[in-house]
Parts: sequence; C-alpha cells; structure tokens
Amino acid sequence: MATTSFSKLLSQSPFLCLQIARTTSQILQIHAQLICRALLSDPFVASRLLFAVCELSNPSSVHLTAAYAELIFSQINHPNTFAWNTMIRFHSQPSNPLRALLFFSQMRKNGSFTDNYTYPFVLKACASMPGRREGVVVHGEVVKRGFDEDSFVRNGLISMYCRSGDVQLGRKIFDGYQSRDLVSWNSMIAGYVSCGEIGEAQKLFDAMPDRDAFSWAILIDGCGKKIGDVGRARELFDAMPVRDLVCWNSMIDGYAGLGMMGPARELFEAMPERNVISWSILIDGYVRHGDPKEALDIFQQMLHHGMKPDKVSAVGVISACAQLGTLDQGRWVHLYLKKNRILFDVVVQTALIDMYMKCGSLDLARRLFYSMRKRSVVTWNVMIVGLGANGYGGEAVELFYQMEKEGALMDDLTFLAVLTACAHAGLVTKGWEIFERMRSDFRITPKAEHYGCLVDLLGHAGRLHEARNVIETMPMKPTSTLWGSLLAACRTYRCVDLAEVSVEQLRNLGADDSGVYVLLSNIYAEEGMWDDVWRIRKLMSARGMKKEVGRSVIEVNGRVHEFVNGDVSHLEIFAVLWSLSNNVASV
DNA sequence: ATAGGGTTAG
Repeated sequence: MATTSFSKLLSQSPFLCLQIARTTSQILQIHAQLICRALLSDPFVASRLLFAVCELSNPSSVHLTAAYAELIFSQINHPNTFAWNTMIRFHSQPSNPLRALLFFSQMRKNGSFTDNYTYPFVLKACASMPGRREGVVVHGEVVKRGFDEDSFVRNGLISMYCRSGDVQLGRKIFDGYQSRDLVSWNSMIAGYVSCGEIGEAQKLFDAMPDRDAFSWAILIDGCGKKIGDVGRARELFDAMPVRDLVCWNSMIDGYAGLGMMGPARELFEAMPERNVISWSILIDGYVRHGDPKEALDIFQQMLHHGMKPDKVSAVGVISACAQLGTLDQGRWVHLYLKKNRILFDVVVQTALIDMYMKCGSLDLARRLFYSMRKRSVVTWNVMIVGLGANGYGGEAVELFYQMEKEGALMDDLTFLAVLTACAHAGLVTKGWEIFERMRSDFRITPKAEHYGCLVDLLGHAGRLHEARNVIETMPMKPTSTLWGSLLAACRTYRCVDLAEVSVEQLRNLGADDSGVYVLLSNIYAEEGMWDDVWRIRKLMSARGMKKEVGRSVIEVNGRVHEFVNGDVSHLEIFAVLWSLSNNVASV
C-alpha cells in the first residue's frame, strides 16, 4: 500500500519521500517510520519533517498535529533555530500562545540563536496574551538586535500593540516606516478595527496605495460585526473588484449576526463556492435567531452536498437539537462525530451535555460530564443549570460544592445557575448562604439577575415580604423582571396587596404588557374579586392588548412538529395525548 | 493582515 512504498522510498531518498508526503497528505502515517530509521539524528531532516507536519495542520486536527510535533521535537537531539522557530510558529497560531512563549524562553536558555523569523511569531503569541508585559520586553530585545528594520518583525510589532490595546503605539511604529508593504497597512487597519475605531480604519483604507482581498475583508468584517452597520459593509462588498471566499463569509456573517437571515441566505445561495465556515455561519445564524428547525435543515443539506461537518458546525447543530429537544438527532450527531473521528474539544462536549440536559437525558449528560478530563466554567454551568431545570436541585448544589472543592473557576453565571436550582428545589437557606458568600468568598459582585434569583428563591418559598425587601434595598435599580417575579409569587401565594404593588411598579417601568394584566386578573378571580377582574379586562381591551399565541415543538420518530395554540392538525400526537389523559383519569 | 462554536430564571 501507500505506506509500504513510502518506506521503500524512504530508505533511498528521504527528501523525495518528504516531498511526496507533503503533496499527498500522507505525512502523518509515515512519520513513525521516519523516527524508526533514526533519520531524526540528522537535525536538518528532522526539522524539515517537523515543519512539514506543522504545515499539514488544519483546525480540526490541530491537537493531533500538536502531539506529533511535540513527539518529533522531543526526538531531536540538538534542535536548530529552524526547529525552534517551527514550534514557536505552530503554537503562536491561536491554539496555544503560552506554549509558544515557553518554547521561546527554552530556546534562549538552550543558547540557540534567534533570528528575524523567530520574533514575528513570538510577537504574535504575545498579542494573544492578556496584558502586554511580555510584548514590551520582546520589543526591547528586537530593537537591541536591530531586527526592527525587518518588515516581518515590524508588522508583528504593530499588530502586537494593536491587539493588546495600544493602537497609538502601533500607529507610531506604522508612521515610522520609510517603506510600508501591503501587510503593514492591513495590520494597522485591522488594529483600528479590533478596537472599534472604524473611522480611522476607513481613513487608512482610503489612503492606501493599493488593496488586496485582505484589506476589503478586514473592513467588511469591521463594519458588519464590530459596529453592526451591514449597509456600509454591503456597499464595500459590492464595490470590491474581486471577492474571495472570506469576504463572502464575512458579509454573510454580518447579516447573520443581526438576525437578517433573509439577506444572509440570499448571499449564501449566490456565492460561487462555499466552505465549512460558510455553512457554519448560516447554521449558527438560524440557531441564534430562533429558527433551530431551519438550522437542522441546513445541516442536512450540508451533508447532502458532501460537505464534511467539523466540530464548529457540529456545535451549531447540537445547539439546534438542544433548543428543539430532539434527542434522536442530537444522539445521531454525537455518533457521527465519533464515527468520523472528529475530535471532541471542551466546547463540543459542553454543547452535548447541554443538549442531553435539555432533552431530559440526565444519564447521558452525567456520563459525558464525568468522563471529561478537562472542564471549563461553561461545562460546570451547563451541568448545574441542567440538573436544576430537571428537578435535581440538591445534586446541582452538590456539584457547586464540588466545584468549590476542586478550585474550579467560577463566574457570575455559575451563581445564577446554583441560585436558580435552589429556588427550584426550595433550598432557601442554602441559597441565601451561597448568595451571601458570593461577594466575600468568591469575589463576584452580584448583578441584578442574582438579586432576581434571590427574589425567586424567597418568592417560591412564600416569603413575599422578604422578597419585596430585597428588591427595594438592592444596590441597583430594580428591573422589571424582579417585580414580575414577585408578581408571579403573589399569584401562587394569593397575595393581592403585593401583587398590586408589583403591577404599579411594572407600570412605572413601562413593562406592563398583557401578561402582567392577565396574571393580575387571575389573582383577582381566584379571590372572587370580580369587580377588579372586569376593571382589568376593560383596561386591557381599551389598550388593545391580546393574549399571545402559544407555540411549542416536539419530536416524534425523528420528525419535528411545531404546534400553535388552537392548531389540531397533528392527529397522531393528539391520539397519544388522548390515551395518556385517559390513563391518568383511570388511575 | 481577513471568516464560524458551548451556559441565563418563567
């Protein structure tokens, strides 16, 4: 087979073999043989191999490639500058800037020479680190070595300063150039875009001597996503002489980000070629703007077109399944990923857990959660939210304590989740306690939403006056949600006085929609206060208020049905409901 | 130098 012929070739001509391997993407299969043949003892061959492996990296196999690269690197006895640079370059891609800096410091400790290929990638790694201390140090070193005359290094400096928030300094370096290349213009424009200064970006764009697809793409993306001005983005898009794939995708994402799925779809259909990213943008747009059914449809179309989904598009479908509660489809995607060896990362796993939770499959969610080696805050949050929502408030709180024990990072959503779980399970004392410790032990300032949870917590337990007290004494202005929450509790515990207070407050906030009055009139009705009921009804019709139509979605045998209140066309489902209610009645 | 991803009460 291919590998055998490679190994024959290998003994005769490793260089030829490398060349072939690079062009046929077989490099990962033959590297083991290369190692076996001790070719790595030749540092030149070794670093060529390393370079080739890194070159073949693509976003969905980056972890695999990283492992291979590290393996090969560890086999090299005396790495040369080229080998070090290759590792730094590889890790300076968004994947792992910290590791890139680590290799850089080891490189110097090792006494290897740094050259003008080293610094641009080190600077790139610095740019994606928080703070800019390392960047400044490297800048100093670059100047001392005289490498700041090199345009690669200079452009690196510009984008490093822009990305770490100091556009002025970036601009100073840019202005200090005698001769600027296209990349320096583009870097500077991208710098302005990334900190929201579109006006300055536009000025440079207009002033530059010539533009390439990058220049246009940067500005289109900036207008679309950064400031939400798709109109301007579209003007630029239409004015472009030659549009590349990235520009199409940026433009489509501009629309999708604002929920303008019509124009997004139109462009998508019109584009000359699409990649996974184009499909992902569309799927994600539908998911995030309330049409998960369409997202599933697009995903099916994607498979039909022979486009292989990657983990990002998978996350899109999984969220769609989560929103719809379509367990079958979700499991199918899970299996698909496994079968096609698409590597799971934390994000995919978290999306899956969320999906299983929202579909009510606690066991599958738990199994996945406990099998994970690494979890992010979001993973924990999803788990706590899911347990709470499925009625396992106690387990949710336990998970919170486990989180604390493991010293896992927490954020404000963690507290929102655990407090909500407490409210659901009626764990008032635990909830209070956690709320109290939030600021002191965890240094997280409660936001309005957290006070909302507290109000919910007290409201669910019938402690309405304490709930009102929380609303009136909290440090920020109460939002309408809080009064709404109190109002809901007033209905459960039949408290007319506080209900009226809440509605009054809601009206002051201009948040008295039809739901508020329906609730109030229900409270009156339950207390037999019919005069008040009629007063509210009249008030509502005078304002032209109507009850909104209820909708829901269900999956039966893999098909998704949408219900609208009053619609009786789903016969088979009504048959099930009917037999269910008969069974319940006969118990 | 440019394009896509996970969590929020009812």
